[in-house]
Amino acid sequence: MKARTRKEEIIIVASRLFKEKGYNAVSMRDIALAMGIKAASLYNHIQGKQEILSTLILEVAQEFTLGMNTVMLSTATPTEKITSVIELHIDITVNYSEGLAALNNDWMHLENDDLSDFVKMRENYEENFRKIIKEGIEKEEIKAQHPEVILFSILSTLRSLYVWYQKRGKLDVNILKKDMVAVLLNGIVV
Amino acid sequence: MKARTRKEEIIIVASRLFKEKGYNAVSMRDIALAMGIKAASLYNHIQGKQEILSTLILEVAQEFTLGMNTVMLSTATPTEKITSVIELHIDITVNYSEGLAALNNDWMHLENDDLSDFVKMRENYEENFRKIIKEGIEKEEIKAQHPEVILFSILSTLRSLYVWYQKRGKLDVNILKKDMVAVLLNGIVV
DNA sequence: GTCTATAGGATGATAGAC
DNA sequence: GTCTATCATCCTATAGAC
Repeated sequence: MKARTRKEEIIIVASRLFKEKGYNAVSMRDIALAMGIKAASLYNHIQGKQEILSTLILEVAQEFTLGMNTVMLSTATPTEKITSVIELHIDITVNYSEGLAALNNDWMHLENDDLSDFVKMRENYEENFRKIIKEGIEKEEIKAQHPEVILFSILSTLRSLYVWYQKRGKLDVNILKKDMVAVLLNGIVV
Repeated sequence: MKARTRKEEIIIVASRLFKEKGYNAVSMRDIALAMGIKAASLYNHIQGKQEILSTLILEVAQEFTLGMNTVMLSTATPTEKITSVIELHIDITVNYSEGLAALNNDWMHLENDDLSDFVKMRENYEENFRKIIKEGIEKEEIKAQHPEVILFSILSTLRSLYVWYQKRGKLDVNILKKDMVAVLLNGIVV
């Protein structure tokens, strides 16, 4: 994500700070300092601190919604769909690492419509994932474990990926996809 | 965790608020309001806001360290050790749900020795878990996947458990343990 | 153990000059 | 597009009365 406008530049700088300390611990002065300008100057490009947060989070949320919709419209088997969702998460992690941090940790600081829009999108996403898993169990591709345990276990691994991806000197994306799919689908025991 | 002193009561009330909004978004006035007293009165029982956070986080961190040490000293097989660690996480999740939220999301707001103590404990914990997985691969109990992918995948599922455990009308702990071990060790594909 | 009052500083945001 | 100056509000924490 390259900054093409001053507004985008602010959002990128802010997202890096949010990732380190969280939305509430980062002040407009902090963001301005990181850009080499004064806090008041930020308001020539953005309406306020809230706008930074909502732009950041809703952009990534849209990506998830779009990706999941594509998966749901495909004619793939449930196992293939789960594989696609895992790969979708990895792609978004690689491309929107900072936005993902805000989405995961600071979504509750969204306000009004932004908050309710986000919550709806997230619920929808989870519901689609749940459908895939249940369909997999019905077709006997997926073990008849509690579907919520399966959903939660995969989703929480994928949601945490952004923390870990940068820390471990950036594994090759394709190897990561292969290994992650293997571990999540087939387990770790020989 | 029952409150036996006024100090403990403050920490419990604060931890619930921290879980909802995060450390920085909760003010001393918020905590006082939730207890039906004024903010200034809190300082008769605690030294400051930081003390609430560090007490909360370090208590849970100690539990993890203690539990992991017990596992490491046992003569169990690697697979049995991984099972024990999963059960340890579930037990701590059930007993310290609010403290876990702070540990996961607000540890970076610890200061000085508390921060470095915590980071050391967490690194130690991860290193022990890594040893178990590598031993499992050597003994050919665990698949020869990238050990970091296995470590991350299990650990991030376990770390997110606290979010999910309360939301889903409190599954029976023993069933949860059984299902979680099954999913994490053996995967989901038939 | 709780209160009122207040210190001392940080915060998000605006007005208006350049 | 950035600046200085400033406002109104919130924050953690303390002092001292009851």
